Amino acid sequence: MKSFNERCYEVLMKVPKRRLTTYKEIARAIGTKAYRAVGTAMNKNPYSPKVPCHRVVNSNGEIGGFAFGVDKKIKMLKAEGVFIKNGKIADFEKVFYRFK
DNA sequence: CTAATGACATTTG
DNA sequence: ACAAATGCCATTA
Repeated sequence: MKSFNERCYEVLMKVPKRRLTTYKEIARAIGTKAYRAVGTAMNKNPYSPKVPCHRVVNSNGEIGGFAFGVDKKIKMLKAEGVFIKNGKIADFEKVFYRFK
């Protein structure tokens, strides 16, 4: 049986570039309501490039947090073509990736 | 085992 | 609309 964290990484890996997801959505994809714990898992994410932890934001469209600094996170997202407005995602609904 | 902690979310004032 | 309080669940000490 895989650990909670690995499950998070597994689903998060499915998120394509230029797309974003939320902590809650990831939890939902796994089949739990522990979105809080998802954040904890991301913080310790051992698979840095493989798992795009920077593509995870808050449900309200705000950036959220990042282990290496929020500014860094924003930078990376912008580099992928995601526009950010006032520390929030522009057209969040459009780029939001919902798991199936 | 108990307590403390956090990259969250929702409700309330 | 904004800030504070509450609830939440896995992880870690």
